[in-house]
Amino acid sequence: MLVKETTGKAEKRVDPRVRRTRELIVRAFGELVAEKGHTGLTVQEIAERATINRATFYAHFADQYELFDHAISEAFREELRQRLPDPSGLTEENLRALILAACDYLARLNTACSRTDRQFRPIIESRVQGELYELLLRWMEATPEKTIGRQVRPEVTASVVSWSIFGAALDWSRNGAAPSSEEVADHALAAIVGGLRP
Amino acid sequence: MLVKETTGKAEKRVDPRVRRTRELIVRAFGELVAEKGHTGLTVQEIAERATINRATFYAHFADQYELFDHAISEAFREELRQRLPDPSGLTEENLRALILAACDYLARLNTACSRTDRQFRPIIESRVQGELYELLLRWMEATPEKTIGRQVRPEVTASVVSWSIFGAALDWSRNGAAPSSEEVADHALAAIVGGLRP
DNA sequence: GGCGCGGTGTCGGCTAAGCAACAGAGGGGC
DNA sequence: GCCCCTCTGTTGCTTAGCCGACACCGCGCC
Repeated sequence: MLVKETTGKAEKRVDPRVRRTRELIVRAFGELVAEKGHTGLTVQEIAERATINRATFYAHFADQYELFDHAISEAFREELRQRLPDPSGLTEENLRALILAACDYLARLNTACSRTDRQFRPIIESRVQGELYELLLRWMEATPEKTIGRQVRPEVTASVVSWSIFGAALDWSRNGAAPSSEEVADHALAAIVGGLRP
Repeated sequence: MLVKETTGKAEKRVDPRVRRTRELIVRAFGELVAEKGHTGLTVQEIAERATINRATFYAHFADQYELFDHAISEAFREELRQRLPDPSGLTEENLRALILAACDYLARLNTACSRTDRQFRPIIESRVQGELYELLLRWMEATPEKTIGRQVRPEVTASVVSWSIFGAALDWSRNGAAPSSEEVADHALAAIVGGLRP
């Protein structure tokens, strides 16, 4: 089958078998994690539940951890898809929704993730930040006139903003959600948009 | 791919892709029928919902009606699987459960099947009788000492009994379920087991 | 009548999934 | 130590599924 590395930009025509197989794997992974957690989960189990061959698994993912990354990204993207009103555009409403989504997602991790799976938290969190980065970068490319300034590279802007949102949401979720997430979102939004101007 | 006609007896080793594809087709068919009925349903729709290619459909079923037959048989078999205590054996308990299952299944058809789909009722009903026949024949082969007599061919016995059960259940379901299905089952069972001896 | 349109059923060539077998890496048990 | 066991990745070779195209048919339209 040969690993397909067309990570360039096209990826429009995907073989339906490939799409179906990947969905089966991701779904099976989600079910198994919900049932018994990540610890001790084997590739054999995943392949069996997904009704695919174990060798086929390795044609799609290098190992279990790559699948893990992919599943987390997919789940967070789905969360965003349901919450963002306008799918693309660097507006304050979208930024606010982004912060709220990150807060809720990370807060849910605190309650849903069992103690034994805590080791996976860093992986999940880094994926959330990565998705925020990718999304912000796409937004900025779609609306170039709204970037902070011509002298700042969009990649750097996306990095700063994504880490800001991610960090604020993570701190909030760790501190027991002390102020409301709406309040955090408002303040963080003000800081991000307004910058450090006195 | 070549049509696989191993209807003989083996069919133990089935390619997992084949099993999965058939299940996808049957499930898609069930969903679409539940949503919009049989009328006007196209093979294209079924293939699309099942996430398989249209040509693949024809590798598994000659046409839509063969799928229809298969789906009905499968549904009725599933019904039986949930109701029969001992999976095999020609006992009075099993026969009674068989009658009750047929009654319930046909009664549910009366309410679930919409008016526009009434043309398909005969197909469904004949499939129910066919499944009863197959099951009875298997039971008799499993317990040969319990057949009615050596002079009667098991095929004929299975035919008579299956039509008896089917007919009784159909009449009962058509007559508005006048006596309870349990009562019908008891009487039919007595007639079938006891025969016409005065 | 002719014409387009959409669904059907079929076919050859390409591609992804299945399988069996392999070496290798842990991980107990004793 | 050594053995046994399970899981991991990997590799040819086989097989089922996807695609595009085709002829055919029924049906409405004009």
